[in-house]
Amino acid sequence: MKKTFWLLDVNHEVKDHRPEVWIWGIDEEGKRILIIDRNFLAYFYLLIKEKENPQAVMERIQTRKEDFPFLVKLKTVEKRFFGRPVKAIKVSCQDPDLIGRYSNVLRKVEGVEKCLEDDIRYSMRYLIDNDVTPCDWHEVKVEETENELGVQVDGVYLAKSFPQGVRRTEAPQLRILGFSMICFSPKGTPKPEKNPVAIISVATNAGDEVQFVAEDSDDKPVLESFIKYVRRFDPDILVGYGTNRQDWPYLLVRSRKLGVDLYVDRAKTEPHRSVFGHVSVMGRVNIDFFDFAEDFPEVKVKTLENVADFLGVMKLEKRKIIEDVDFLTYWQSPEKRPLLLKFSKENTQCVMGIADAMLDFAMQLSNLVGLPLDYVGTAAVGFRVEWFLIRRAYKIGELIPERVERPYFPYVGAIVLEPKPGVHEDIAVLDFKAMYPNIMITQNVSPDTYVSPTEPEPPGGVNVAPEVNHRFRAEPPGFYKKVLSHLIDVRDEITPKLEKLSPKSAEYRVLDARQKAVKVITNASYGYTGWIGARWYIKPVAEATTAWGRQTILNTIELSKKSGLEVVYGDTDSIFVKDDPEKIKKISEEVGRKFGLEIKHDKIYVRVLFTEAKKRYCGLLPDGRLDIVGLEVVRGDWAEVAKKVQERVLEIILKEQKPEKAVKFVRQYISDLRQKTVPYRNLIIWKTLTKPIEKYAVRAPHVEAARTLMKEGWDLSMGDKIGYVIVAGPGRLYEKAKPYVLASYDEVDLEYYVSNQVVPAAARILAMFGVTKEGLLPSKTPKTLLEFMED
DNA sequence: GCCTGATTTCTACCA
DNA sequence: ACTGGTAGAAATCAGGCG
Repeated sequence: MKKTFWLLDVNHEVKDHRPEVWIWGIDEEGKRILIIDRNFLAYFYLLIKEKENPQAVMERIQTRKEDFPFLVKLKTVEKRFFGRPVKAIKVSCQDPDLIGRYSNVLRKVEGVEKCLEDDIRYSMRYLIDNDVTPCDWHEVKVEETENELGVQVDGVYLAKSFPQGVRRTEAPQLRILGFSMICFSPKGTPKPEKNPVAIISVATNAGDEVQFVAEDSDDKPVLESFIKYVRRFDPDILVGYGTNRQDWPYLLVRSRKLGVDLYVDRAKTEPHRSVFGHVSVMGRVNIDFFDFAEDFPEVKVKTLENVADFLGVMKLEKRKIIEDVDFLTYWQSPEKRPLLLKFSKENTQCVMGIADAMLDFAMQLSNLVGLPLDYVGTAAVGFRVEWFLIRRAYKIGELIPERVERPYFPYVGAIVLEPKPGVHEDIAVLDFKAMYPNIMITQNVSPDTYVSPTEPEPPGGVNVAPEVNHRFRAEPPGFYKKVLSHLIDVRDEITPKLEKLSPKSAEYRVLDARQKAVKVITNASYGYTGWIGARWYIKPVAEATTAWGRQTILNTIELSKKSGLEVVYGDTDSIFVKDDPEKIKKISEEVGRKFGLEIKHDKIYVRVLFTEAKKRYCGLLPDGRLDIVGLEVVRGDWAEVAKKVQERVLEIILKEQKPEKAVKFVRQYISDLRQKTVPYRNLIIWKTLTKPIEKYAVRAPHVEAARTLMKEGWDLSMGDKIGYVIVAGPGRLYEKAKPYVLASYDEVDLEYYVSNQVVPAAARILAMFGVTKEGLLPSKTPKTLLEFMED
């Protein structure tokens, strides 16, 4: 019989050296199924030295056959490696778990250059070779079998063929369960060895909401009923926020301590840590939306409530946020405990809302790059690109390079023009559409087309990058050219379809998620080639791409100037010119003709203000919105007071063009600030710990604040954001930084906020109009009657 | 020992 | 663990001064 299924999760098991691929899916009738495939052999390659005879190498291995009892097949194959034809031996092995050991021995055999693809996990190997993609439909011949294992599915099948892709767009009806929990300790970070799980709030996409609450400190029933609930609802997807790093590890330790089996999966195993720091729940997809928070650079402090607020899931102003430090107080007080329960329930509602907003994107990304839905979030951008490339490489017979450690050497990147400081009117922004990807396409820049200086010029000729003189085969099309053209085509096909659809329709959401996923991968592919951790790292590829980029932008500026278009600014792939539609049209056509690259007439600023600094400006759009770039307003490491003031100043300057009014506003704001009318939270400064605390060479305010928190028992590590305020007192700034949760308004050094936050942020803009920092301070003398009347 | 300017460290941004 | 280019604050260093 045949089964059509949508791929949810995959894992592998080895029993008596015999592997099984376990494919968890949903069939057309909505039945949850497990398909077991015992027919796929693990393998890796031995790359043969150029002058060696593969046959001879094979014989050498044969003589030592008894060392490799599970080696089942040796076969010579013709492949490509970085575009060059190579000879290799495909070594097939009965037990995938022995591949590491075998490859370590075989790589030393005479005539072997190196081992390749021995580091591809068996289950991924299965997906790649059979072109099985997660979050997609497939068809497979099967035979139903007994559910001997007692897994929680509607049917278990043995695969009788390898799966084949089936074209179907819509995903099946998935069961989604979201949860969040509340734990606390009298001091610092709660510890699962000591502190109970006070509350677990659960919600499902069937509309249920449940809370499991501890009786005093007895949380065994909490865990038990949570587990029971999960098993009864039987979700396909488990969603949470921060679950990979916090909730799951906590629940694991806690359940072990209480003697509870944390069987929330479909096969009676416990969640376990897997690749990329992800927690795997067998048969289900465990997604931590914290891993997707990076996709929202606008959200500076990536808490659940901030992400939910940003996505419009649950507005912050409608909530009462309870800080971790206050959990215990709320729990202990009979009047306040309901508020904590409400807070926890809302957290889970936020999780569900974020899942609703993000799941389509996560599924599309998983489908595009081919990584299972549960790892794709935890994989960093570089690995997402890499897995996408691995899949594509397989299709064209390219061997996957090994990961190697290499030293870091920087190379020259893009050009940034010196802005013309001041306010300019009617400025058009012209951008190159996907500049780096398109340069790679037009010049055939790719890891497999690079011709090193020692190599002779290939017959088809080469493209030579300016300045750096790296050469790339002009013909035939390289790996990158194929891959990137495909990605750009896919996106270009989606764009017109989106225009015809209602943004609320299911189809729109899926297509929009798809084009976003494609964009992410396209944009990261240049950077990937210059990343020393990349399998396909070739520095000249990255270096040549930026060199062509510089040449392109410089030539475009030349052309503009010749046509009488004044260029006031430019960065990497954009130029800012006086808006002159006819001349712009001419330039665009000329550039398209000459460089084969497309210029987008991106936007027009009614007015734009440049500071003397690069990468920091503010433009007024025709609809009245401000486009604020690089300035304090858009930075996460300035207090809200400074950002609010600067934003208002920009508004007054660009919309009303009244510097004096802006100065008055700043002075008034400062007096208000000194009167303590500004909310405490607007004084918090957030900074990230970018390395382990002991690695810091200097004493910085946020590091000192972090140390204070750690002394109070809080666990902090790399990547955590530290919120602190500056308190009054003598000494260096770092001595005056105090975690905001431990400080009170009365301690705050408001003069610091005046002189080091508000004034510099406002002066950055107003200095252009001859205003000094002193001029921004409220005058000590009382207002004259005239000044009073003017306000 | 104190002041000042130069240099280093650190973070977060832009494309 | 995608890249390089950039600004700006604060800490720290180095040298001059008396």
